[in-house]
Amino acid sequence: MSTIRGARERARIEVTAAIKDEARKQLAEEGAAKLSLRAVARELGMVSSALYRYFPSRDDLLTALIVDAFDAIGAVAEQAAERTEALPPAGRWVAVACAVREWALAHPHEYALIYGSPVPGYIAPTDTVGPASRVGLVLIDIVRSAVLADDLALPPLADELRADAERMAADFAEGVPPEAVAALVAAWAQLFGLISFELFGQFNRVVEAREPLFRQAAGELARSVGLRDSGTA
Amino acid sequence: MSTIRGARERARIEVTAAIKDEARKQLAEEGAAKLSLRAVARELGMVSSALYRYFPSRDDLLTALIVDAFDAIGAVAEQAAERTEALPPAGRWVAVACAVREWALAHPHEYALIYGSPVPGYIAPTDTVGPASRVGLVLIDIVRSAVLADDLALPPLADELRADAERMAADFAEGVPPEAVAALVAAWAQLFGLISFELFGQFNRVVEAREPLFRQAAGELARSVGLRDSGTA
DNA sequence: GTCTATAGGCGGATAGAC
DNA sequence: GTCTATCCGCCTATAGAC
Repeated sequence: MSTIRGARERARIEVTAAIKDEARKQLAEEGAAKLSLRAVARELGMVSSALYRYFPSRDDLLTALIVDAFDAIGAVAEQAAERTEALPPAGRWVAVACAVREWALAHPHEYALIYGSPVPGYIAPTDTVGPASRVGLVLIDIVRSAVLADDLALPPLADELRADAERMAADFAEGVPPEAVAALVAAWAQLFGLISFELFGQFNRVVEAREPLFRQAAGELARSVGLRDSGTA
Repeated sequence: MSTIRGARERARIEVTAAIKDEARKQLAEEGAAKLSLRAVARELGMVSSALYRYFPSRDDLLTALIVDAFDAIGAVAEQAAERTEALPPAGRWVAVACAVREWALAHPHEYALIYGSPVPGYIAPTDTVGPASRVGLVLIDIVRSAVLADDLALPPLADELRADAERMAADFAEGVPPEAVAALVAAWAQLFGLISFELFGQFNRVVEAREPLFRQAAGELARSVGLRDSGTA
């Protein structure tokens, strides 16, 4: 009996995965706004109503895709940080940034789903906030390691920002000085700005050497949060 | 006869504007991917086929909205640059950045249309590239003014980037040294990264003091392209 | 869990009369 | 330029049989 339940569960997991895979394909062709349960079902040789046993609504499927994408890019960032544990923090920062960019280039539509324009009418449930923070936490960890090694040059901090920076430090970056936290969230946004511009076509007919440009900018961002000696590996 | 033609032309211009206004409203509610000629017509009390006299297809309407948005944000940037002509270049840079951000906050859906994820299936015609470059040209102009005043500190330039930077300088930034051009395109992307993160919800539950954060980052970006003494006005 | 059938919508685009 | 009518497609979601 437990094997039967096991088999059922396995089947359920496989079908769920197949639905998400097909949905990801359609994301690429039609975009998140037009993601359609019916089309997914059609392509899978199922009938649309059958999908409702797996995802109670279109938005639930979308949420699953969003969580998967945040988890995937978060895992890539974490792996890059682990792989480079021996390097100085600035080098690790650049390595993480490059890993994130490469994931984005390889999965442009999933990237757009999580870092592009919000899907109209879709409201993200709180399930997404944990996965969404993984990349940020990796960057915070790198900066924290520089703090622990007593090798962080504090960037300047505008007075108007201090209170908010102290709150952020307390909320999710304990052990990192507020000067660095403020610089870090700005650098975080700027990193993704570079990726989005490349991916969303703003660099078309303008910038050709995108990888070097990104690498140089990522290195400068590392310095802007206080990390010294930005290695390029 | 010329008055009749004048009246007709005026009517045509007014209807065209009404269509675009209604389309912009719908952009806010449904997003660009679902922009629908039928819904626009319905709301305007017209019949869908009538719209085809003004815009031969859905994509042409979309193009018009995109061009308008690029022109609007470009005009805002140009005005900010003009208003601050007396200031040192770093202060003008920050002023332009803030003006662009404020336009974006006031017109989030039009911003998403031009700087968010690409609309699936839509291919931008070449009409959009002129308007799309206006903000960038304003920034280039500011840097050029620093060159002319002999007050630009050249940022470092990675070897791999030099050839591309020289091409860019020749293509659209004559008189600006390649070091500054490379830094400038990176800064341009990073500026919009800050705006997009704020607008697309990545700062939710994270950053509260967004204007000061943006202002500080914009000032640092000005320095990163070589502009000195970043005033905050 | 999957099926059929159904309700109650939506869309782009065109032809041809006025 | 605007209308009606039309073609042909699409969608979410549910009910109820098997």
